[in-house]
Amino acid sequence: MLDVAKKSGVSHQTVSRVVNNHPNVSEKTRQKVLLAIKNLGYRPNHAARMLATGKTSTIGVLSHDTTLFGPASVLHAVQFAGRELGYAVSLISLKSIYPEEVMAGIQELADLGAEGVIIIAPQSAEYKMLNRTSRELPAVIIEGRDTATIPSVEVDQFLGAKSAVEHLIQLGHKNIAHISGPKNWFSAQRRLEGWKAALADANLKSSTVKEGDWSPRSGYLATKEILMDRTITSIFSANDDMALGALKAINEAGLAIPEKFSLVGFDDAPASAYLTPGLTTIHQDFDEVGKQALALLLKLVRGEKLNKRRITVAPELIIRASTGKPPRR
Amino acid sequence: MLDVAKKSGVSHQTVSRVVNNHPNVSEKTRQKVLLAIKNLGYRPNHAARMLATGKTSTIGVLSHDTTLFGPASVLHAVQFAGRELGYAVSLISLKSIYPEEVMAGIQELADLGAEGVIIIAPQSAEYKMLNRTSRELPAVIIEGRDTATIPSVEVDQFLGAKSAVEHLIQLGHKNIAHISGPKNWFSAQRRLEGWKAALADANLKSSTVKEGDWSPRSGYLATKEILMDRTITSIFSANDDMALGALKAINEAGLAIPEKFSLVGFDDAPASAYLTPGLTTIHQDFDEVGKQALALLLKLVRGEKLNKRRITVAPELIIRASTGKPPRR
DNA sequence: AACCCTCTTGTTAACGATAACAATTTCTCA
DNA sequence: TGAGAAATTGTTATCGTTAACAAGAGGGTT
Repeated sequence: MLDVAKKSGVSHQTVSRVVNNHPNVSEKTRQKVLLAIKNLGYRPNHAARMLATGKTSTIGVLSHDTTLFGPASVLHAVQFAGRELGYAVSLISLKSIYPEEVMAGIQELADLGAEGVIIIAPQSAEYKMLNRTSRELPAVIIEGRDTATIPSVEVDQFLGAKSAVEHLIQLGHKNIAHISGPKNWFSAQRRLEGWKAALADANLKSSTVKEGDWSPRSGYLATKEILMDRTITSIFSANDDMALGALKAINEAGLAIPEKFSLVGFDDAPASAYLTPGLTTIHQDFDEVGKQALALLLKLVRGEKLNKRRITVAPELIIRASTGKPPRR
Repeated sequence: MLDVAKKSGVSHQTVSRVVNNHPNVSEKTRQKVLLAIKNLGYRPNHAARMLATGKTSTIGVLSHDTTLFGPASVLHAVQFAGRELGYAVSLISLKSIYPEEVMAGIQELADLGAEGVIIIAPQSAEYKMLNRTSRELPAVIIEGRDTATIPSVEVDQFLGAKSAVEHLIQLGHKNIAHISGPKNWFSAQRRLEGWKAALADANLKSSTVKEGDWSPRSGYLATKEILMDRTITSIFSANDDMALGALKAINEAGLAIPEKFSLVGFDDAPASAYLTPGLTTIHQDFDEVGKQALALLLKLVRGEKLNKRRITVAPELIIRASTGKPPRR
């Protein structure tokens, strides 16, 4: 910067003003400085700027396995939205799920200077700890639950699950099993509740639940067990990956879909439309979730008042070929 | 830091020494300082440290769509390996594929102070530009091609593709079509070449190629076209997602797999084992790729000599139920 | 006891930017 | 034409840390 100042014959402060688009700089000197900047290939030092202003223009994203479709999609959206607004994104993607690790991750992001943190899909065990964090650092939870101090953005999991199950009920299914996500995931809990609620509303029993781990493998295994009860005519799976595994188990059992058995997923992953048969599922607009979360976080960072502590994005039932009327007995 | 110094009755420099584990500090003062740090909840300011040392301990990851299985997996591995070694990871995930955007992304990461950049799956058009970059900033390319100035880490795409096709040839297939990735992706090119090479080695013609965009949808559409030629008995798809789409098209055409038609994918995504039938595919060890890439980049950052400019990780053919002998005519 | 060496601590000056205020120039209008 | 206001520029201090060097304290040797 001093080089630029010397070359263009002004003070370093004037260079700073040009770089930051301050209003009161004459056009003539601005051009002079701009030219020198270009010739010298000057680029402002981020660290120095951070130190002087106290702003880092960085936000942290803390997520469980970003290999999963949901987190990956949200991450992508958050990152993109952030970049458009001039924020860099620092990522910490956790392998394990211990609350201590989550807290350590947040601390790390804080030390890095993140102005705020977006926490993707945290698990219920962590909530107590999270509340402590938010005092130090603005935070937004995605696909989790808002807490006393941290607002959240999520697709309405409960509603999505409920409408998925209602769709099956309308088709005439009476005995609908559920493959849930890991119970310590908040979104898994909400989907489970949605399933229960839909059944209760229709005076049906919610008897069969198997817990999976979101993986196709777990869906496959769960379905094997579920199919031992031949009175069950359909499954609502808490995500598409597990539904995919379920599909295989159903095929292996020789049950035609949708004639003999119906299946609904959750996520609307790109692959789901191209399964055989196309999977009826709940579409989640992760892009919207990411955008909203970032907007919310920035408000928090700027100290603005929040009118909503919890933003929900509407899920959408996508009916494809994996659901039909239950077989006559 | 000054507070800590005051509280523990030493100079700020001594505090700095304690924080950085410098050798010549007496045990007594170390404990005093440590205590003060704990009581005051002191945490070093990253920005100031960066400014003073010139090191940011940050590496950048630039990737195309991190929603895809490959990039997402690599990102996860890189991020994890980096964090273990004390490096923060800044992510830029691109929506579009223009070289200008890639260069802008790298420039952004450089301005942020990244000590090095890992570029995931760049496309061929960008290579000229990339070479320019590496002069300013250490870089490693993943799933691309090493260049004059940038080393690379990749699963051996060519070998993987070749062994996939050889597997089909061994089963007796004579007419093997290929669904390629976008031609401007380097990995798509290499897989295409592998397919060609295997066929050439067996004196078979490499006639039918359809270009997809990695999505299930494109695999589905490509397969519809391919199936119009009834002499084709198998497809090698450049990734699992497109194979999944292909599967649907094959099913719709009423061709039983593997009795009437064989299909091979590439990636070994978690879902692929649970398709019906299980997909024969090429496994890529993305974890290993990420680790190796990070190790390579750190060598570069430290100015160490590289013994290899190009690291390849061995692919592995996973035979499942989607491949079998071609039907007798 | 004087000297030198080593170990520990302190002092001062960077790092590269912005903030706050001071100084200068230019403009406006009576 | 001159005074005051506005616009433009410059000067100095500051952000929180590490680097480089200086100074002091303690111990052993002769």
